[in-house]
Amino acid sequence: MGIQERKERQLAEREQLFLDAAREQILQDGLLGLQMAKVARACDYATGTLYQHFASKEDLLVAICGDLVEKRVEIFNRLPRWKAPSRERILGIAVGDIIFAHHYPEHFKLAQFVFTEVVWQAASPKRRSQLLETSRPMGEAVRQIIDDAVAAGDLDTHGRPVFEMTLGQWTMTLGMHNLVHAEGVLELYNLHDPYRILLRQLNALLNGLGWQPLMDPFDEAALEQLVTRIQREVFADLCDSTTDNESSGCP
Amino acid sequence: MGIQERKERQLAEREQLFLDAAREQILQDGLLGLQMAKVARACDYATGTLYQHFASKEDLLVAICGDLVEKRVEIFNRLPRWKAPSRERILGIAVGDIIFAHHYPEHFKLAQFVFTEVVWQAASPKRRSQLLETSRPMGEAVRQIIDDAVAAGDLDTHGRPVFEMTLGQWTMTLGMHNLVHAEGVLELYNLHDPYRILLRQLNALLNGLGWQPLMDPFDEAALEQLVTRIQREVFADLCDSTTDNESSGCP
DNA sequence: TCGAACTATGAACCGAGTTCAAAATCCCAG
DNA sequence: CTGGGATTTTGAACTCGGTTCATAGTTCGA
Repeated sequence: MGIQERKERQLAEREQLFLDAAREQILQDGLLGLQMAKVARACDYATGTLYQHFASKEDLLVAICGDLVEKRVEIFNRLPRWKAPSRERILGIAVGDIIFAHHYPEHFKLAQFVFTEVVWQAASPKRRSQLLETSRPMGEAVRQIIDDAVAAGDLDTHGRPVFEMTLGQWTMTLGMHNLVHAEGVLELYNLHDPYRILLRQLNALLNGLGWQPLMDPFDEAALEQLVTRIQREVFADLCDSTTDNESSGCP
Repeated sequence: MGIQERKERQLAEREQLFLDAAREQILQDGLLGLQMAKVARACDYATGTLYQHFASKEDLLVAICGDLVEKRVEIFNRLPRWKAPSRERILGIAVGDIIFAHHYPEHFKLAQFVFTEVVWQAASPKRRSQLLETSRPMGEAVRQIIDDAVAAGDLDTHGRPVFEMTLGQWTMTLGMHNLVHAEGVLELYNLHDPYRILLRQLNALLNGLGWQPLMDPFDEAALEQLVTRIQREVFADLCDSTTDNESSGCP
């Protein structure tokens, strides 16, 4: 069945072509600028062909989101392998996410939009469950880290679901991305370096939840040092060696 | 200038009429179901009249959001007056927000959508700055509480901006609302009582940030007791005395 | 080489947001 | 009271972009 295979491969390739073109367009013209006809045209296909891959514009949006989540998962998957104190590995998730946000600045903006009722409900159930499924490994990676931490005696979950031990991290990150992408809000509240503040808050949360070893949440130098270490040891390839002074990225 | 006044009042009344009708429609048919023509028709006005008040659909959405924020501000404003340990007052913000979310279940869903690039950029600058201005008092109330706490010796901000002492609370709340309104996510991660978990996490965060007096973040009973006290002392009128067993609301 | 099955095309359709010229109403000077 | 200019309301017409589907083109095995 070589023909069948080839057809499927070609179809997948074209789907990726569409996805990339759409992402490019979002990057260029914003979410507002995304138009089905333009995407198809950019790939030298007719509109109808685009609709063979994506049932609707919302479907396309969800698909792009899923495509990006895969890259995010790749980042998450580094953590369980990284041999370090569990607390640092947990914070590593956040650091990885921040690096990810820098590489794909459109992702969280898109994600916020996609999980909006308007887009979500209009997308096909297949795409939706596909997106949820794609993001599942992130949860798995985190679970692994926490299980390790408990096994090593670094953390007592007090009988609570493992997942809860990092849910705050997740929601805080989500919320901070909301703020970062809500135009005008950063200025209104004078948040010059939101991701740095996020790391501080996460560090404090971990303290409050009893993660070991403890670190003073106000010890800026220690946090700085830890973040740098994580970047070097886990995400070196993603961090340009060119001096990027913004602490939000890869300092 | 009695005539001028009357006209302005009538205009304001009609604007509220439109806002309420639109909100009603969102409640009924979801954000997807909101249609300009339907809103106008529901108020027995022509489409054009609606456009005298709101420059676009996005404008209307932002306006509705602002309308709800005013009600939210009313809740925030109770806290600085409430005489209680500062830590409890800070947690009171979260409790108030959760109660608010119960009374206006559409708010956070709407807010998430409104602060999306697609809606935000399409709305008129006037409406946008109006919405931001409306939400400013929330920040003021929080600032007041923290200033009081510092003055009372309950908290050392370590020289950091006052706002940062609760930013984590804000982002965490935002993020949790994102999850609550992202269909499928709660089920995927078995989050049965997201707001209860949120309160736990917030409590832990406050611990980590050094708010006084400390409370064990795993002491469920103590947290329960505190939440109940806040509800009774600050939000009694908003909490139905009818037994609502859902801890997310008014238990 | 042929024709059935499959695929791509893009003009036409459709629906909702938006506009604007005409109609209705309001206000006040005469 | 009344005439007419200013203001407000109306809703049919317009626009624009997502979506469809009859038609044209292509593929593949007999």
